[in-house]
Amino acid sequence: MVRAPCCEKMGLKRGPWTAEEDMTLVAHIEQHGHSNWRALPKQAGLLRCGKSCRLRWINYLRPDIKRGNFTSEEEDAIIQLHAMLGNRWSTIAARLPGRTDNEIKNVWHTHLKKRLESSSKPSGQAAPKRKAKKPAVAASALEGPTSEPASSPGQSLSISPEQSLSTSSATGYSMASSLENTGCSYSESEEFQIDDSFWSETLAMSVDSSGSGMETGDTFGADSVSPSSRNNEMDFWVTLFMQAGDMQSLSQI
DNA sequence: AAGAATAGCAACCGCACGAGT
DNA sequence: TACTCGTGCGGTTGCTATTCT
Repeated sequence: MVRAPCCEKMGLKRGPWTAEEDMTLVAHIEQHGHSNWRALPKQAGLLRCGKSCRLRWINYLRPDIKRGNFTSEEEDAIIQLHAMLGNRWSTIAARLPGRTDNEIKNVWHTHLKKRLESSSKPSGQAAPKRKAKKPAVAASALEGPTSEPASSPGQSLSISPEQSLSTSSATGYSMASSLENTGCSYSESEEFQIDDSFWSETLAMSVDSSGSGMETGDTFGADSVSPSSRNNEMDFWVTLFMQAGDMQSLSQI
């Protein structure tokens, strides 16, 4: 299937968004919604492609975006979820209300991956060389209703304390051992592997707990879960892994 | 103080999927 | 059934800020 590039029309602007463009986009979406991203820039009078508008909205302009540094709780959650899901950033983001897949992806590549790498080494704790950077330039255009403090009340991780595996920030990481408990073997860069006993146990469990044990989309982030079956399916597996982890942990007590 | 090196992050690109026709 | 369209996702790039020398 050969498709034309999304920005096939000449004259469409690229690069960083200006405050004016941000305001135009936000105003248009607040008034008309975003039922059709491709038509939206034209309707809003923006010289951007729909894809760019969508990205800007999802990653930056959405009112429920939580900005600011990631808390250690969030970072631990990302580490755990990444250990289970791999690079399924959107699924991970669905578990972290107010955080976007792009943001999580960036945090993973810039902070967490290095943290894991350094913690896996016997010595040489890599202390952060740089202090936190100030917010991005374009963020200044959005000061006010859209910018939230880093930890706004009412927003919390979707991972319950029970689901959350050890979140010791001293080591910062205990997922590998936890996954071993679930029957998964995890190495830093490879997909973890699952043995048959794990599947038989977890699948049996999921049947037992169907209808009650499984979370549904409305417990996740506000708009992060689309009705698509793909997402629901992924959420199903996330829940499954977490429940399996809990079960295994409990059984060892 | 200036230039180089590095880190952080916003944005782009291409592919895949589902829905509609 | 085959095709198109719109959307979402993950990988990657490139600019800017910050730190180091």
